[in-house]
Amino acid sequence: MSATIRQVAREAGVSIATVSRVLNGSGPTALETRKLVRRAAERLRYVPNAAAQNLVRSRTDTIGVVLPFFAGEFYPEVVRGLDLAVQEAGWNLLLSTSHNAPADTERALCAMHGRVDGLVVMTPALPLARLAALAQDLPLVLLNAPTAGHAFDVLSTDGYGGARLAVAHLIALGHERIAVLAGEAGNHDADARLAGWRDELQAHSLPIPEAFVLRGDFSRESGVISGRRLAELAARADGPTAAFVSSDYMAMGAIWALVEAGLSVPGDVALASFDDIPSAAYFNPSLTTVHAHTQELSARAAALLLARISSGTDGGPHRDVLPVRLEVRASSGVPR
Amino acid sequence: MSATIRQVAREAGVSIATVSRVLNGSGPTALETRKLVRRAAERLRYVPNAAAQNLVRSRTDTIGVVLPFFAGEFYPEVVRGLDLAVQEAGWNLLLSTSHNAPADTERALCAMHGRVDGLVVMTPALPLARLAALAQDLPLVLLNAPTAGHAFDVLSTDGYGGARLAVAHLIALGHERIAVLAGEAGNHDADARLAGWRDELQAHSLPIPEAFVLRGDFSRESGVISGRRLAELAARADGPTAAFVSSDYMAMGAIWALVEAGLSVPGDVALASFDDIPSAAYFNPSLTTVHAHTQELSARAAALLLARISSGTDGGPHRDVLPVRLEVRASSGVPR
DNA sequence: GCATTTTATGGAAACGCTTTCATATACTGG
DNA sequence: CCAGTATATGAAAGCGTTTCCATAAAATGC
Repeated sequence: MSATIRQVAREAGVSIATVSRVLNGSGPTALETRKLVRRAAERLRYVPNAAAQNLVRSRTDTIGVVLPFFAGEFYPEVVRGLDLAVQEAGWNLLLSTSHNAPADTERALCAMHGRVDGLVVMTPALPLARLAALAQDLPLVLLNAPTAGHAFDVLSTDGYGGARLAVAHLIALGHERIAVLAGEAGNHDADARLAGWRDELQAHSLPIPEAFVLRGDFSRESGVISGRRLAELAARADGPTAAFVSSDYMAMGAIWALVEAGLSVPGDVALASFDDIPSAAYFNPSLTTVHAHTQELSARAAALLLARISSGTDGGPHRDVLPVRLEVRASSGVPR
Repeated sequence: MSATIRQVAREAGVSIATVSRVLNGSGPTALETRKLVRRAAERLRYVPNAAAQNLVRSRTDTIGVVLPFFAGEFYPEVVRGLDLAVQEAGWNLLLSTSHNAPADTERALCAMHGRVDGLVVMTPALPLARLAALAQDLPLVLLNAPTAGHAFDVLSTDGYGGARLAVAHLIALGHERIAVLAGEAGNHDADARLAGWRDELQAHSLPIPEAFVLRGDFSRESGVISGRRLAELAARADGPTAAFVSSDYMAMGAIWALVEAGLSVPGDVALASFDDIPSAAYFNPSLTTVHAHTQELSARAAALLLARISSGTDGGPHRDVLPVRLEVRASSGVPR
């Protein structure tokens, strides 16, 4: 067992109250006493028991993170931003995944309860009413979530605007028949990006055939499947010459499938995607994609949460939509 | 504030001891009492305070993870394996990054103290003596670390064997001048892979010029730098026709640089790398690489750690080296 | 039907810490 | 030199649980 404050007190010949005061600087202490206590603590390799501190302070200095998955480069990027911000403040990160399953989400949130002082949640498919019940009175920041019907803080990437940017870029290149590789219906990000595609086409009075909407789930594997379908469509005379792809990972999968089908990108089909994960610039062809500032988004979420924790939940809900920018690279190009 | 056990007890008209027994099933209780307590707990939305439980049980049901970084696909893969294993056991994951800096590592480990019941550490550059001091008596599993000079459990990927496999493959294709893109000296993985390259060349009596050793740090950026140097070397008559690259990320960077220099992969320079991150198969060209079973490695680490925690640290240190296999894809090829 | 075991419950200690309150000592000012 | 203030310290309460122990009631054995 580890040394306790009691042992340090005995070793130093003072009371435990004094030890606490010295080590936390939370009260007046004599120089001589300070030395004595520090030395004793050092000798015994004393580290305060966090569980006891948490209990008595009713603070854990930890924030909880709930994400759907832990694959690819996107979510890790979120965690990275949180980690950086949180570490700077001397706090900790408790991580859990929900697999987009309500049961796992509930389990995760319950386990967090009492272990964390606040929550960052990014779980596109969860009904927010349940979330409210589970979070009880923990400060909570949502990432990329709808803002209607609740009072949580929400920080979002401008998925809608980004999609329009990407589609506008393809149109500017001369494309008129532009497909979309969408995410799952009901997923907030997916819906926003799809809406952006639709509205931008509409704004240019371009055709919006339902056959051009290819559903996936943001994963590379679903990108392959949609990519094959895209290859079929592109083969037709009235098929798409370009596509907006709702995530970089899907774009990578789609490119794989297009190449498999003997098509070239951007020669036969031009692609613009979304996220700008670190790999996007290195992929071959490098991806024209909407940069989502993911790390900054989560860093701001952490900062906001820490502020909420320290100064109460005064003021209305804080909502912010981070602007995006288009990174034009090689995967988009002129139409055949 | 959340409801406490005391309030539940009052609401149900029983003592707190009874509430605890009912909710934990830790002692005999009457059916009638059970109902009463359950109902009261429900009504008050009672969730036990984890901090108090941790304190009195001196168990946190949490394991701590210390990794150098949080970028790319490799470390997330590690976390993923841990997450899966740990979640299944109903445990939690406390995450921290060390940035390969001793100071950050110490901070991370200290913060873990009392918040976790065990530690999974992967921090290639830390002197293990310090680690022993910081971990105190926490069960600890090391990932990809040297085994000499300490008694920790260690689970490793066979970096040495994998490197030999990759180099042997390049040799079998007919390459005789094979460079290496190595990691940082002192990093255990980097050293093992470099040694594998050297020994395999030696076993075939092939030249091992020191100029063929290009140092990096496993990152894509360092891959770009080494890739440029590789392009220069490859331009010479006696330059390398192939290279063993110590990580997939470096390979991606290197390919980027080689293409930039007007060289083709595998046409001008063949590449075999290490890790087989999920992207490796989708990259263009797809990477010939050593599959490291990263997720399985970390899942096993979690299992081992949980076993250690529940049944003490009896028996000597547990050391395992996971075998690897070579995934032959497009980035390797025949020499010019 | 009485001694004995089993079952159900409450009181209270303990976990390791922070913090309030009281007390003792050392300084200040007039 | 003494009242009054500032400084340093310890005793003890309390954070929300679990668990040990004692006790009361019910079930069992002969």
